[in-house]
Amino acid sequence: MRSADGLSTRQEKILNYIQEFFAKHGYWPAIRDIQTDLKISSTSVVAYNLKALQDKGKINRQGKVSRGITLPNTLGVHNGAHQVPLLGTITAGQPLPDPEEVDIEAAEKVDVPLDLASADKLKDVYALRVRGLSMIDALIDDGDIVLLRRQDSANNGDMVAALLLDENSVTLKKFYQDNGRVRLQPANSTMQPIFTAAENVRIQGRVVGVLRSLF
Amino acid sequence: MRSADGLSTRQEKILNYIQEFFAKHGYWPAIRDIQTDLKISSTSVVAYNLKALQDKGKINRQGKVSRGITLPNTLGVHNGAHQVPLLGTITAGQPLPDPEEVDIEAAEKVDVPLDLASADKLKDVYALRVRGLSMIDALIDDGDIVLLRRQDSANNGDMVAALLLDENSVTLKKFYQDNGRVRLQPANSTMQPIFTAAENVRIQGRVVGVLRSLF
DNA sequence: ATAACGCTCAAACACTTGTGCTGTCAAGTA
DNA sequence: TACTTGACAGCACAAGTGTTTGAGCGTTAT
Repeated sequence: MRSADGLSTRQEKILNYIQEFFAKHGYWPAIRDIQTDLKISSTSVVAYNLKALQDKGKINRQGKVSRGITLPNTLGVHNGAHQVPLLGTITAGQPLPDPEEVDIEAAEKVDVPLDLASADKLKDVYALRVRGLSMIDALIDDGDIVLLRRQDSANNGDMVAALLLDENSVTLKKFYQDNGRVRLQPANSTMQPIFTAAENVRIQGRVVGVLRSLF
Repeated sequence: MRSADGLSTRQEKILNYIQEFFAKHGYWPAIRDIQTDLKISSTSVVAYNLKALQDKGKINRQGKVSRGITLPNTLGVHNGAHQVPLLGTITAGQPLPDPEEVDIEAAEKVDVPLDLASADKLKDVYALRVRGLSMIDALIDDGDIVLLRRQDSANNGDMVAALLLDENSVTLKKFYQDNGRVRLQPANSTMQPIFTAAENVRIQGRVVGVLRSLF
């Protein structure tokens, strides 16, 4: 099985393991660490997949050097942070930028603490900076950074980025669906919900985190 | 020769070298790296001084593990995350816990991304988990983690944790002072401010960040 | 069918690297 | 002087680790 990145599941597990190992220990894993914890039968399998990961540019390696595996995007950065791309700004009245159209590699990165979400859950997550006070009823302030996972459906109670077709505007609200009717409930209970038809709503992503710095 | 830290010049060089090595390569140096580049005659000399550094708490070591030397967070220059202690819970009506009374070493830790705040600014910062909706007018939700810097005064416009003596309750608001009168302004502009006498207010800390996870 | 290819095994091999002696030497101390 | 202590040397060993080799096996292409 292959993911969108062209990585096998085993390779993804290895990549993930390397990251978490470093977050936990502060130094990189040895091949045998990977082998043992991932219950791989042979070191050569690890070496084989490591080489594949290297060819795909997912890791850096120093030949012959013990524990010389490093992750490109975390070089000089460590201790529990995972980086997600900061794709732009979210403002009232504008649809979210399409992640497909942005060069993710070149985008600015935002550190996300691992205790906010484990690395595998951050797979399809990106960040947006909030401009304006339009999201204030979702308890999100001007200048906050919101973490969004791209998805086009949602469960009741999820906080989502919803595009209202009739107004052509995006809003962050809690999502509830019932018989073709949709209720978009502000996180702030003193504010009023929006009721509309399901056809009028396009879900653009799910809000998975908020970072606010007042320094 | 000894520095103020009680380190010999050689130990300082080693410490410095470890830091630079990691910044340059992304992984930690082996004893022989230190030996060679610092032109030390024997690996045992390095081991000897490494042990001294460890005893003085300047480095962490993982015995037997290759390249298992790591620097404690306080020394890391460019870590992606900095750890601050999570000292407890903040609830409406209760003063903040006194950081002096809590075992900071034993406390749970929260990762804070460095792009939220640089390491030196996180010096006297601790974290609290918010329970209840009492801080909702500060755009802080139930379950959020707030980062506070301990301080007993504030500038106009700072978001502070303020203890109202007459009500014996803590609230998070923007602080404005004018002629002995204090205005505590909710971050949510639709809510009403509190006006009170300066004598009635004790500042317990300044809010420097908010983390919210919706995973 | 046959070949080619991606992936996996198992084991052996060789280099890398931490550690453990055994001394040396200078400076203090009684 | 004799005894300690801190710091350094040199060397060898053993454990830690990356690499290589040869083979097995299922899937896909010729």
